[in-house]
Amino acid sequence: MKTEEKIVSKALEMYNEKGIEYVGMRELAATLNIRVSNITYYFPTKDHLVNRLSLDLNQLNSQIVIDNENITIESFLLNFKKIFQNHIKYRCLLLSFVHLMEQNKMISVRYKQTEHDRSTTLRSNLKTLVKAGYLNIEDEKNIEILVSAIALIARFWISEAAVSLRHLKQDGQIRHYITLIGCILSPYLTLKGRGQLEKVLNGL
Amino acid sequence: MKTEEKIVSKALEMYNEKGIEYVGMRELAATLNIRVSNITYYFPTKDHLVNRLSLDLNQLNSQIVIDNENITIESFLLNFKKIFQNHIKYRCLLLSFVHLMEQNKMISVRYKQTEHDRSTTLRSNLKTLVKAGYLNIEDEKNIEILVSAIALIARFWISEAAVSLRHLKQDGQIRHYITLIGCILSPYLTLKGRGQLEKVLNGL
DNA sequence: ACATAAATTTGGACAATGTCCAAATAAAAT
DNA sequence: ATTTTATTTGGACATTGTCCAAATTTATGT
Repeated sequence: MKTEEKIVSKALEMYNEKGIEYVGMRELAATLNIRVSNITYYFPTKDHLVNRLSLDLNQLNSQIVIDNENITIESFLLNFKKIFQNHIKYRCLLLSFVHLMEQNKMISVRYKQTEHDRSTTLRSNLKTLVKAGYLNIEDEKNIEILVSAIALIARFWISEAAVSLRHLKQDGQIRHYITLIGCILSPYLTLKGRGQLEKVLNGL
Repeated sequence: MKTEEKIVSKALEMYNEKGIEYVGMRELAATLNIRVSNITYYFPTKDHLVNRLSLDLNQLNSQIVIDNENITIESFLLNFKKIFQNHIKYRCLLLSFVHLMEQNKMISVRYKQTEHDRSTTLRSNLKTLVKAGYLNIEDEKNIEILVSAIALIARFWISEAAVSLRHLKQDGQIRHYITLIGCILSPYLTLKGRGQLEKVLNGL
């Protein structure tokens, strides 16, 4: 493995383990048995290194495609499961989310676009679910509320889990928050939708 | 004002402005025109100082009492409004929440108790609202889901607002998340409850 | 009023952090 | 083989939180 890739993968490993802010450049370098300025050669600042991890996560998430036309409650929720699994792989980023937004210009600038895309997709998914007879939402406003609530869960579930659900394993944590999203949708589900929800929750 | 109080109030002001991690002891001392080791005399470590702010917030929140017996949808939501206003006063703490839980032993130990109390209160509030005919929730499981969802919103609303709702003023942000809580309750509201919700949301 | 004790304030040191740069080494190209 | 490019290195810098002995101020007892 080339030096750059060794740095990236070990950084992710150690950041996930101890938190980005608690792993110094010297500690990372020592673990890799290289010198700090060797890291600097590939990543001029720590922000550049963290930004690289963020790009990797984005790339991973972009591989998760959802067919909006043929969406179902099942595929909608299983999609979130995949995203949550990626979140776990890069949990160091999500646990320092607010920090990074304040401090890392590269990440915060890019995130604005990502965030907009996400809520657009989410909104259109929900509307398709309504059209396809899985959801029954008359008021457009309720769609916006659902978008807002689900976006908040998707962004902070892992932070909450790290603080409050540490007794659960990662699978259990994901199950909990997928269930939460399902139950928030629950009041609006049609019979067809409700059946799928049961199925998904049992299959988690 | 005594030195200790000057330190606490200026620290809160600067931490809220720039973020706890971005205000150094030297900068704080310089602003107060005292020396760093003078701060150290009252607060041996920065963690001690931050913990003091956390205690102050706890104290402020504990002044918000809710009469569980005579609770209504209105008092329930207005209660959250008060808590959210306190959150804004001490927003530096909530914006560094995950960080503090990992790093500051004093805060994290105390928080476990607070968290438990909060969800207990929340659960009993919802049950009372059911008994009083504001909510219609047959399945006990749905109460747990609501507790979980509302707790997550209450803990991270200000982080989300800092990233995504910066175009809104503080009042608007609070209104947004109170509305969100209201709308999550909405599917379970009785007619009586629904009327109160409208009233509260209009009056925000 | 004076001497003693306690509380407060100070300056300077420490190790650890991220960043930076000139020089040394290794690899590739001509 | 020589030049050019890519990679790696050691040492410096300013900044951070923390610490401590000494100096100063304030309070207390006689």
